[in-house]
Amino acid sequence: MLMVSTRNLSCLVKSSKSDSTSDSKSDSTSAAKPAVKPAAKPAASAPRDRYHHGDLRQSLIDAAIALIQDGDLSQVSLREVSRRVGVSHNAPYRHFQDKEALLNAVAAQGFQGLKRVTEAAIAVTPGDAAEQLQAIGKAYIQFAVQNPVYYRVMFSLSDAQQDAALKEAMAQSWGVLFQVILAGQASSVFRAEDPRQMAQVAWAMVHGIALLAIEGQLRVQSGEDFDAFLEFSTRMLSQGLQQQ
Amino acid sequence: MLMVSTRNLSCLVKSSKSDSTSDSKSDSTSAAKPAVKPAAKPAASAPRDRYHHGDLRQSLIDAAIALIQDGDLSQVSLREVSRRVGVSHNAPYRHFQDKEALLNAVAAQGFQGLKRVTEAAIAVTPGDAAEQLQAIGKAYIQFAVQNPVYYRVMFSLSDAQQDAALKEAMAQSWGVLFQVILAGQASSVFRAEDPRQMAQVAWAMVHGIALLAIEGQLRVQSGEDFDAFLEFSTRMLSQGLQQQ
DNA sequence: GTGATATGTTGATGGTGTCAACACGCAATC
DNA sequence: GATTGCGTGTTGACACCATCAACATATCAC
Repeated sequence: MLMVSTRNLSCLVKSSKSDSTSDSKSDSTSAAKPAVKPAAKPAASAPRDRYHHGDLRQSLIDAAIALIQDGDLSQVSLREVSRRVGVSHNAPYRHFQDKEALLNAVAAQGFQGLKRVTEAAIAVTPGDAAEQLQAIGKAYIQFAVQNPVYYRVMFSLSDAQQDAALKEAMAQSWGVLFQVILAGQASSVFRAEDPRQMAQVAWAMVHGIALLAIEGQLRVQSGEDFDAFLEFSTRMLSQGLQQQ
Repeated sequence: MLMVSTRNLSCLVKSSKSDSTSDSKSDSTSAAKPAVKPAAKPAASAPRDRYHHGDLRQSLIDAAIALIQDGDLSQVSLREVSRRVGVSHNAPYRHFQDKEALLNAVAAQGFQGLKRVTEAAIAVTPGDAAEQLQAIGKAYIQFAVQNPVYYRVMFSLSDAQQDAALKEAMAQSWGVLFQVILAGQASSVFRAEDPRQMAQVAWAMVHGIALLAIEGQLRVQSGEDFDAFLEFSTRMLSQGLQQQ
């Protein structure tokens, strides 16, 4: 099975037992930077000598991601995160208002990565808007498959739980898709219907596929199968939006 | 439009503040059974006189749903559920192995409702497979919008968390869609590609839209707008699967 | 150097899931 | 009809959690 190329980033290394879809046959477009920046300096688990940690905020985010990785989102606790970073159970409260705020930060970081990846996909796709849309779709789904932890957190927060920074990050990410839709309509490649609705349909489909893929519910046997499915589904999407 | 008639069931009455999409225009066809059976007898919160509850299992499920309704999935606790039913904090353990098992039961009940609704949609749609697929898509999304609590629980459990009964209920529900795809291919209405992949794409799209709708992220202003979007998106889906 | 302030710690409180031991009442057996 | 077994519900305990308040330490502005 294949691994769609972008490396597993931000120290997400241990593969979970049930990843039926991800795999690692190379794919040429993978030269792009990692989707999400790993923490710069400190190994999250290194015991510190100084009283102050130095970069606790990012370390907490990284530790939370690592925690979710080998387990479940539900078993993330501030205390366990603190333990992993080697800090007292109340230290996180100097950087996050509460547990939800930490998850918001993880999610926001994820959306920034998603934006980066989709923008990169557009940049290397010189064709018309239809081709660019397809490229975005592929990049989007690949991002989810390669960063399942991020992706899960990104969509685990209900509207009421999302803070302003997260909403902004989401809006930025959404903007990438929306601009392509608008461009496609301007050049008469896409139908002239409400661009917002068109974008919503597009987003809904890739989002649904991303979720299925992460959950291992796409019964693709090999990496090639996954690539083929990616091609198939995104082509269908792109065609659906085009003028008939 | 056809409004598959599921009424808001199982005592999900209080509308949450952010339901921008659900519309309650009455619909005449609503004679059909509710999508999910409400608990038969006892008002969940009625203080009981007898030592034994009578139908504690279903009451717990109902209470869990009610709890999620006015709040968040994350704040469901067995203890609070027990409190609402008027029973000790350990009573649930006579009916569910743990908290996850209770959520599994809720989810399974939801999938049974979803199956019923989609089957009903097919039954009242005499057209070809393409029209039936569109009907299923509408019914699916409407189910989600009208039963957001069920829907959220249905997809909140990771593969590893799902028990056998839930997986069976999911498979049954999936089967409805799959059969329509197969029929459409047999009658040369749909493309001759892998039916599983076709079904996955279809499911992914309606699933994505359902999620967006539930989260209130579809910026439709009125019920008519929502109906129009439903029509638009499902038509796109159906057309995408058809022979070119 | 001296505060002021940001950052980290300790301790306490009330909530949670779950286990073990116990209590009740229905139903089948004698 | 009394006895006994077992399903169902209760009480109590434990470990864990989120969060608040009070305190300690390091860093920075002056």
